[in-house]
Amino acid sequence: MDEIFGKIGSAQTLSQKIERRIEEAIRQKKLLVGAKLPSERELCEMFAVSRTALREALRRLSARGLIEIKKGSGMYVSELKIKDAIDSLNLYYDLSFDSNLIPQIIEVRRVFEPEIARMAANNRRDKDLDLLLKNIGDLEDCDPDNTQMEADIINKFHLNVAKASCNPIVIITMEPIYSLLPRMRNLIYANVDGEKDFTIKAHRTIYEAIRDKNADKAFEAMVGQINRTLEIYTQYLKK
Amino acid sequence: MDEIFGKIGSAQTLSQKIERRIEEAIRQKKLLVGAKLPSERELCEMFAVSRTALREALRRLSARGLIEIKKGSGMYVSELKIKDAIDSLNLYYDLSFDSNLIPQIIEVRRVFEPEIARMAANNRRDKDLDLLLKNIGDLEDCDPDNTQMEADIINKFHLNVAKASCNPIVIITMEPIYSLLPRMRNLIYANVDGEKDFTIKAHRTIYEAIRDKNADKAFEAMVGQINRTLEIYTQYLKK
DNA sequence: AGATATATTTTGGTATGATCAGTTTAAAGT
DNA sequence: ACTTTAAACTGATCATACCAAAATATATCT
Repeated sequence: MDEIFGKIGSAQTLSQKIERRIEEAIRQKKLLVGAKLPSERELCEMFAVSRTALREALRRLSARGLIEIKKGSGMYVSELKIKDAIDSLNLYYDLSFDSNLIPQIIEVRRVFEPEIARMAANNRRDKDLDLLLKNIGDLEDCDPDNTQMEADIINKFHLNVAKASCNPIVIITMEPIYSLLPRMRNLIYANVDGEKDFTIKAHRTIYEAIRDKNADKAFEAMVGQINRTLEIYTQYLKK
Repeated sequence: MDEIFGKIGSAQTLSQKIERRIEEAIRQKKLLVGAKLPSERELCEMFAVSRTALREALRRLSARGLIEIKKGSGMYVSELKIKDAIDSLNLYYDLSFDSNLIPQIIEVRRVFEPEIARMAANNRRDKDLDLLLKNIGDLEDCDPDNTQMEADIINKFHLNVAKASCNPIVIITMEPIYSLLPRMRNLIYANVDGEKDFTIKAHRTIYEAIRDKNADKAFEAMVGQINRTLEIYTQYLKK
């Protein structure tokens, strides 16, 4: 119970208080997305603080993606993009990523992705199919020597499957994980003979299952795909 | 290709440039975790900028969790906590939450959580068991009228299961989702007769399965628990 | 000499006031 | 009615001064 004797007297700095106040207003939708905030000078009067303190609060809010500051124009409540949240995760991974995480990432994918494929088969719309099919074409056309692009396309395929699930929570949840894959490949990428062909075939199988709304087949196909990935990574992790 | 004609001349503000510079130094481990930055006055001279500009850069960095600022002491490179990244995701979910998402949240939990329970049964350490057991005790002792605390405890249980999986990716992934559960409950909480008893029994079953490293049983128990939740929500969502 | 209390210095936090540089708005001119 | 131009507004930066917390050095006492 560290909470009991936690600080009472505002260990909080003035600019932090201001930050909270504005943040709360946004969270409680008192300030709607797109709304224009009063100007710095006005806010200073309203809060009865100096411009210094106020501006530092605003800088923090903009750093967190809550507001957008346009010189000469004003400050606006911005729609918090997933990107902001994901950037934050990416930064975290960037600083703490190490090869020990790779098996855990694979484990997560092994467990989650087949179920996502199943959801995709159940919920997909036609336009999701277009994206998947186009992606497979991109992979086929991709220069075999451009491993970076190849990796990107493959990741995009999995992300597209997630999108086809039509469940935004799934998409938001998986996107940060997929963003890690290129890093993994950079670490242990192996240009295994026939790997690309196998991937294309696997993707096609998954695509067809989703197209036919065959949930079980989609599930199984994804299991196969991930297991293959698992094998390759395991093999190269031993080195 | 929006990139082609993108801005060249620093649409970047001075304080943003400073921010990037310091951020890069941290990313490239030129500044190690725990390292003390030069004082504000010193940095001003080094960058040849005013304190204002410098401070705003520092405020942003601290808002993003990259540095920690201690009044009277100095500024230190902080170990970016998962919490910072998760807070960002939480905020996003918080702002984009609406009741239409509830079925999709439940779907995600229905699909993911049983697998997480299985991982927990396979990987749990003894101290994870302590947490789970204590949590069940907390739920038993909890005032039945305090639905808020009850909800918090229940969420904590699921989070603890995720922690017992010993897979940090799972924890990071699920925590933002669990943080939404109290809000769901607030929307449609139903004080169903015997609901609490059922939950306690279910939690205990899950706990025992994890304790005994019985992965399949853990999986099934979690399925039962989530399905029950699903039922209740479905029932009350119709109203 | 060692421990304690006190004073000084260092460091971040806040407040003002002035100036610069984009944007927007309103006025002037055609 | 439209274009052009000037003014007003807004955020960005700078310089200075002073406050408050923390760390360090100094003095004091035992």
